[in-house]
Amino acid sequence: MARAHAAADAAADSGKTRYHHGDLKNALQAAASALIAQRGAEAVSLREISQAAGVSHAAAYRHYADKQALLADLAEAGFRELIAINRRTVAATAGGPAAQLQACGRAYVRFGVRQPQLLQLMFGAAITDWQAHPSLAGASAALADTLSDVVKAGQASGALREGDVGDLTLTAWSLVHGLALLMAGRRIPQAAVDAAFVRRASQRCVALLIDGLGRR
Amino acid sequence: MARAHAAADAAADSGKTRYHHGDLKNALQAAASALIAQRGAEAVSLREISQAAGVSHAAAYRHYADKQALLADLAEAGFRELIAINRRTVAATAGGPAAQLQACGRAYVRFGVRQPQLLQLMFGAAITDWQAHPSLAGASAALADTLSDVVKAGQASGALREGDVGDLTLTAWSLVHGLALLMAGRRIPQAAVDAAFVRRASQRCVALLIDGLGRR
DNA sequence: ACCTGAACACCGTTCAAGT
DNA sequence: ACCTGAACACCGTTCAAGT
Repeated sequence: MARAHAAADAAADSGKTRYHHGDLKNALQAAASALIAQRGAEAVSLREISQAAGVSHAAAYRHYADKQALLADLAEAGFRELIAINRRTVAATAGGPAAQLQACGRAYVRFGVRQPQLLQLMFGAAITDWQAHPSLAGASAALADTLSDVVKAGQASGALREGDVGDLTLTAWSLVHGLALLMAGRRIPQAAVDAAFVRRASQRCVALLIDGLGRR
Repeated sequence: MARAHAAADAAADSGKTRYHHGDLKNALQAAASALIAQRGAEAVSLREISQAAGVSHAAAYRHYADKQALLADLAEAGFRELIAINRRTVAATAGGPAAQLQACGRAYVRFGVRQPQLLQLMFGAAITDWQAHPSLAGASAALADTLSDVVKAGQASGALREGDVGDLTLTAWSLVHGLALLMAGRRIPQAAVDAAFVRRASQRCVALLIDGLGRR
């Protein structure tokens, strides 16, 4: 943000388009992010991202090894955003760990529904070789850790049952992840996926997870 | 199958490559299915699918309107396969509806882990316009119905709690769907995703869903 | 009726050359 | 140090022409 602002100032100072962009990496990220949000990562070409950023089609290669590297950068930012949302949600939610788990689940689903193409980029098959992007893998693992922390806090408080943290975390993560993807991808037959439905469905699903589907 | 066999016989009868393939549509499906299983739908071109099927790069357009139509056909076959697996699993599982739910969940995850690229094709963003492929949307809805039937049977038997069938189904579907995608995409940090882990994790996650994450 | 080959407008990537 | 323009090998799609 700060760098982008500085670059804009510099452009205003010079009063004309410069041969050197000055902050092309951020401009590419912004252009790619906007285009992908509209049409999805598969449907956007590096050439039109470059064009949207105001440079030639080859300029991106000064900042990214290839298209995959740009996509990995955006996906990583998505993971970091989702982690930050989770942390903020935990901090902002009163009512104890059970309420926090509820709120985090809902925030996860909301993130996915608001940015479905980003969610697909993060968890889909567009990035073919995760081993080539270790910091992306790191961000993904950090998200798993954040979720695990919420579950641990729930167990420590007595709101959640005892048992292997990994198992509980995987179960909770799978539920909200599946729900987010089904909603983001419009795979749920019955309903219009508006804000009210997202709130209601994520609330009910997480409540069912905590209480259990089995007979009482 | 019958048509493919007949075509093979015809080829054997003639003893040479014919100008008219005879069963090109099935050959394209088979070639595409194999290539996509290896490298994913995004990474496979229509030209190499045609080449693998032994025809020119334009021949596919006699049988499919475009690449999207071929992908939609394969995704639809995937949905029908998953529906059939579900039905067979229900029929083959003794021990009542709770055991059936367990078995179906595990079968869903197994399907995803065995054919991760197909699962991505079915639920990812590769097919951009579902409205253009109504029979694909129909197959997807039929899968949801099949899952709903299992939940209904569970409620009728008393194994599952009362409540809105849609809510229970969405919860159970989200869990197994999220688990399948996290495993198929290798997004679970800790573990090697082998057959034993799939069995163990899907068993434990579904058990936790039925019993509930909350304190007993 | 079904398939081929040339053609078109694209795409990712490379690289010498410009500023 | 950073960006451009031409070039290369590809790709999806179309269409006249072949069988």
